[in-house]
Amino acid sequence: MASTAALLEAISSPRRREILRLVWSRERTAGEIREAMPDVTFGAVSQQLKVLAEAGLVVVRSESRSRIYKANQEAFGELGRMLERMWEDKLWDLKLAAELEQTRRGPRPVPKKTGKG
Amino acid sequence: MASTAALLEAISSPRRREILRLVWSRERTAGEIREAMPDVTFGAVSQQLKVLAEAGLVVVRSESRSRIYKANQEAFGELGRMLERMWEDKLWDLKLAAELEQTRRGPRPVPKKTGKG
DNA sequence: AATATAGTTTAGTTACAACTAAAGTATAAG
DNA sequence: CTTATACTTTAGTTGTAACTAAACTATATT
Repeated sequence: MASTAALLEAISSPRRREILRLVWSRERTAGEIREAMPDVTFGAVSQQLKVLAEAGLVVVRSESRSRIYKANQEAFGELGRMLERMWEDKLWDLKLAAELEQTRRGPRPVPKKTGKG
Repeated sequence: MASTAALLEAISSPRRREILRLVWSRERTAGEIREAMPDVTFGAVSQQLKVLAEAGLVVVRSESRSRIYKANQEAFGELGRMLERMWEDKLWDLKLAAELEQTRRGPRPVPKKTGKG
C-alpha cells in the first residue's frame, strides 16, 4: 500500500478522482478515459495518468497501440471504500463538475470548429 | 459531516494535517500551534486555521486574549481513523518534514538574528 | 491613556500543479 | 517507406495555494 500521505495527495485532485472512478472497476484505454473528459486535451489526461501510475494507484499495460489502465484497488486500503461511497452519491456528477470548474488551471482549450467552414 | 471532496481537499495539505494532529485530541491556542511549527509565521498558521475552520474541521472559541482550537472529529467520519493510524506511525515526523519541505511556497522566513550584533 | 500580548487580516511574492500546443514515440497497415 | 492511430513527452502559460511582512483588532495590564 502507498503511504497515506502520498495517497491523500493523489486523490486530492478532482481530475484524478474522476480518472480513478473510470478505471476503478474495469480497464479502460487512455483514449476511452480522454473521451470521458472532453474539456481537456489528451496530453492533460496522459499526465494525470502518469501521476497516478507513479503513485502506484493505477496499473498500465500495452496492447497493440493502446495503453490500458486499471485502478490498483489494493493500494487504497480503506480509502477505496470511501471513494466508492462517494461515487454512489447521486449528486456526484454535479459536485465533480463544480469542483473541476473551480480548480481549473492553465489556459482554456481552444474550441474546435464544428464544420461551418 | 463535510462533503467528502471538501474533506479530501482540506487534508491534502501537509501543513493542515500537522495542525489537525496537534488539535486532534485536545484543545490548543493559536500560539501553541504556532510554537509547534517555528518554520512559519503566525500569520501563515492563522490562515490555515481559518481554512480548517471554514471547512468545519476545527472549532474555535475565544478565552481572554487567546483563540482556542480543537478538531471537530465527527466531521471526519472514517477518515479520522485513517489519520489516527497515520499519526501512530513511528516514522510520521520524518515523513511529514519531508513533505513540508517539498510543498513549501512563498519566500523563506528571514532568519532571526541571534545576538552577535 | 499607554503599552503589552495574542491573534487576524491584508497586500504582495513565489513555487508549482494543471493545463495547452506541438513535437516525439510506438505500433499497425497499406 | 509512408501514413494513420494511439498515445506520451516537452516547452511554455496561467491560476492560485502557501507563504512573508506589516497593519490591524481585541483584550488585559499598568
